[in-house]
Amino acid sequence: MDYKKQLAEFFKEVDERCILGLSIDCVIFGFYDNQLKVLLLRWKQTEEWGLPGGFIYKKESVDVAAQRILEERTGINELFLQQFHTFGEDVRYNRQEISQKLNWPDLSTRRWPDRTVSIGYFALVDFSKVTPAADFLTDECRWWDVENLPALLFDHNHIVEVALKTLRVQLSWQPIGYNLLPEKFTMPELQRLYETILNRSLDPRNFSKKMRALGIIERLEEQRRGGAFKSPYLFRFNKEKYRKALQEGNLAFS
Amino acid sequence: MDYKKQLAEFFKEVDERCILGLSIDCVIFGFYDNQLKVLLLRWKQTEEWGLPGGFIYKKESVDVAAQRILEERTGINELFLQQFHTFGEDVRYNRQEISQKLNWPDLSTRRWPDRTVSIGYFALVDFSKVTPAADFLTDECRWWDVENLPALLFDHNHIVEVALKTLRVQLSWQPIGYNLLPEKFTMPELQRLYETILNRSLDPRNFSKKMRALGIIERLEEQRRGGAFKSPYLFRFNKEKYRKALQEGNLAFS
DNA sequence: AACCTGTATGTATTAAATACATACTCAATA
DNA sequence: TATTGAGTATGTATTTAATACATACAGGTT
Repeated sequence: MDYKKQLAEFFKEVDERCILGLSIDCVIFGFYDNQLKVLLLRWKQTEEWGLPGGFIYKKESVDVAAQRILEERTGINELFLQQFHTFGEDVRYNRQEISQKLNWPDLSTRRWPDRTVSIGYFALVDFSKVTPAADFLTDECRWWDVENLPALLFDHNHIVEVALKTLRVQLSWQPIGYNLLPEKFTMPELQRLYETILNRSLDPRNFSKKMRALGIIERLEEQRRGGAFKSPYLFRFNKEKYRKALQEGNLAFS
Repeated sequence: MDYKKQLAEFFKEVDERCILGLSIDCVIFGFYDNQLKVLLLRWKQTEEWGLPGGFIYKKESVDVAAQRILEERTGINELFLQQFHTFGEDVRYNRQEISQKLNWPDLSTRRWPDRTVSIGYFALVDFSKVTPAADFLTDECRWWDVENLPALLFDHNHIVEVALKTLRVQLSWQPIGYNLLPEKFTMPELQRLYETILNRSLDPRNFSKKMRALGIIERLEEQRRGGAFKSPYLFRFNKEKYRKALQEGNLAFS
C-alpha cells in the first residue's frame, strides 16, 4: 500500500475517532549545550518541519490528549506540560501552500475541515531522557535550536513565539528548571538556562545569591570533575519546595 | 410559536452557521461600589444563572467571535478582552442535571454534541458604560458581586475562578484599571480596585507612592466635590504610557 | 463651633537588587 | 615542574525598592 492510501486510511480513522476541527500543537522545550531546543518533526517525503501535534479523542480530556501526544513523541511521561493559548484565527495559514509543501496534490485524502482551531501546549523536558520518535506522518524527529528554527509549516513559527513569550513571563514568577535540567546540575548550568530563556546575561554572583535564597535548590558535597578548571559544585532541586514555589508563585505586586 | 420550537429553530441555525463542539464563555468584570462584579445571564423560564457565551461562525476568528458576544451583552466595543484558558475536560458537567435545570426535558431540541470544548475569555469593562442586555436564550442580564455568586450552570463557577486567578496574576506585571474605571477617578478608588482584585488591603501612602511612580497616571487640578470630607484629586490614565506598560510588562525576575 | 469622615502626605527602617574584582582549581602545555 | 588559561567561587558596598507607620487637612453635618 502506498503512502497516499495509508494516509487516507489514517485520516479516516482520525475523523471517526477524534473531534473534528480541533487539534493540539505542542512546543516541546529542552535544554542542551547551553541552548534552548525545540523538538520538531519532518513530514514524510518532504523537507518541511513542523511541531508535533495531534487530535483529541471524542471522549478524552484535552489535557490528557496533549500528554498522550507528548509521550508518543518523547517517550517520557514525567514532564511539565501546560496549555498556553488557543489559536483560533479564521485563516491560520495558506491551505494551498501547505498542501503543496506536503505533497498532498489535492485535499481529498481526507475530509479536510474548513478551518481548524488549535490548542497550544508547551512542555519542558529533560533533554537527556528524551528519545525523539517520528510518527506515522513524519520521517524524522529531532531537536532544533530555538533561535535558529527553519520556516515551519502552518502557523507553527507563530505558535513557538507565543510559547516562548509565555515561558519568559512564567519565569518571572515561577521556578523553572526542574524539568529542563538533569537531576544534578551546576550553578553555571542553571544560570545559562535562565540566560537562554531570558535572552540576556546575568551576573553570576547575584544569580547564585538569589537562587540559593529562593531555597528550592540544595548544594551537594559532590563536584563535577573533568574540566580544565575549578570543579563546580553540583546542586539539585528540593522537590517539595520546588513544588510549593510552583503552586504559590511569587507575585511581584505588593 | 412557543419557546421550545423557537429554541429548536435557534439551535438549528447555530448548528448550520457555527463550528460544532466549540464554544466561547466570557467572564465580564466590572467595578462598582467597591466591588468587583461579573455579568451573568438568567436562562429563560428558570432561576438558573450562567456566563454569557456563544458560538463561533464557521469563518470567524475566535477573538472576533468573543468580541461580538461581548458587544451583544454589554453594548460597548472598547474593552479589554483576553483569552485566558480553554476548558477541555472530557466531562465538564452533568448533562442530565443541566437539561433538567434548563427545562429541556430531552436534548432533542438540538443535535447536542457529545461534548463541548469552551474557550474562556475575560473582559474588563467600564461599569458605567455597560447596558446589560439579555439574549434570545435568557430572560435577564445583570451584575453580580464576584465574591457572592450563585451556583452557576455548567462549569461556570470554575471558569470564573480561573479567570479571577488569571486577573490576579496579570495585575502583578501589567497595569489594570484603564478599562475598569471611568475616565477620571480618585486615588482611593484606584486603590480599592486593586484591593478588591487582590483581596487584601493596601497601605494608602505606599499605594499612592507606587502608583504615581509607575508614571501611567496623571493628577488633574480638578477635585471631586460632594463628600463630607477633604475633596480628593482626580486622576486619569496616560493612555500612551499605559499602553506601553501593557505591552512591555514588568517582569519581576532580574 | 465642634465633630466626623475620608483624604493627603513624609520619613525612617528594612529588605532586595545591583554593581563590581579577585582568588581558586584543574588540566593542558611549555 | 612551572606556567598559563579557562571557568568557577565568592563578599561587600551602594543603590533602589518595599515596608511600616501617624498626623494634618477639608468639607460637610450637627
